Amino acid sequence: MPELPEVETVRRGLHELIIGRKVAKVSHDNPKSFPNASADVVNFLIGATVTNVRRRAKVLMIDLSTGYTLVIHLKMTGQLVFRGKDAVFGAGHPNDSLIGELPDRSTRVTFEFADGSHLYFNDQRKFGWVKLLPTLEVPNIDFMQKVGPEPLEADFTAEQFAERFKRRAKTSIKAALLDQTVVAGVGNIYADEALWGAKLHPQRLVGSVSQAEFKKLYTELRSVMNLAIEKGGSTDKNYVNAEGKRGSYMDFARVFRREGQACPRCGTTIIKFKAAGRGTHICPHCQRLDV
DNA sequence: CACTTGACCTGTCCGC
DNA sequence: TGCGGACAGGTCAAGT
Repeated sequence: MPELPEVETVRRGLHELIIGRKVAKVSHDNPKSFPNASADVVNFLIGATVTNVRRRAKVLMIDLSTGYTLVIHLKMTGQLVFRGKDAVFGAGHPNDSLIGELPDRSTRVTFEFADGSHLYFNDQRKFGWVKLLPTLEVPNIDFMQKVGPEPLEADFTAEQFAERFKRRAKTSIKAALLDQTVVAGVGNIYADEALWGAKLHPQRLVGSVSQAEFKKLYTELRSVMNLAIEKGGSTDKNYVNAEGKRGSYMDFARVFRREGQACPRCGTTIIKFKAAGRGTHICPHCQRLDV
């Protein structure tokens, strides 16, 4: 599920909602969701106050006053939802949360704060995880060492973007875009959207993409991700923000999940097929393999 | 090394 | 209605 814009939306929500709150209790139902949650480790959490909420690529980091950080990956179906004390949800209740009463059957980890509020880590497919690490060690973990630059950073240039792809000259442009070591945070939705914007066929080999085409792809990727953040991300099924609410980018998508509909640029019918192992959406007129 | 494929899970949808 | 298979926003560990 969540790509850079969704994780950033959750980060912003949590930044507003949980900084300053003190952890009182932690429970988890699935060892894979919180692999190092031994009693000892969980004890490092109790009494700790949240000092910051950060993001790198698709990874969230909740910093604690004790020098530890909760590192969280939502993978496909992870959700982090905050509920205030006495929050009432469910059928008939006037709120626009996509999910009802918590915890529910996909709740994997529950954090209870001293003021009676809760943070729930929900994850239907159990691919996501929470780990507690010393804050100073987070930059040393394998993922952080290998992950590419943040595409939305102000000082990240089109030239740097193009340079990052050189190592993957013989693979498809879509596979390279999805490779987190090339550029951070791109997933299936925004890969398809950016490739449509740049009029690039996803199966074009990286080595065949010109400097001008890379520059266009860079611009399109940044613009689509910025728009997605503005719209609070994409909710197809599972994704919700820190308040349990949906994002609206799908209303603005040009090709993703729009097979059978008209290309907004030329009117040709959008098609779907498999590329780089993923469901892939293109306009067959705008995005040609044989350029 | 670079590259591709299957595995990890649960739930839903589609065709028979 | 039931059942099997394909598929879903992401990584990894294997294999070539």
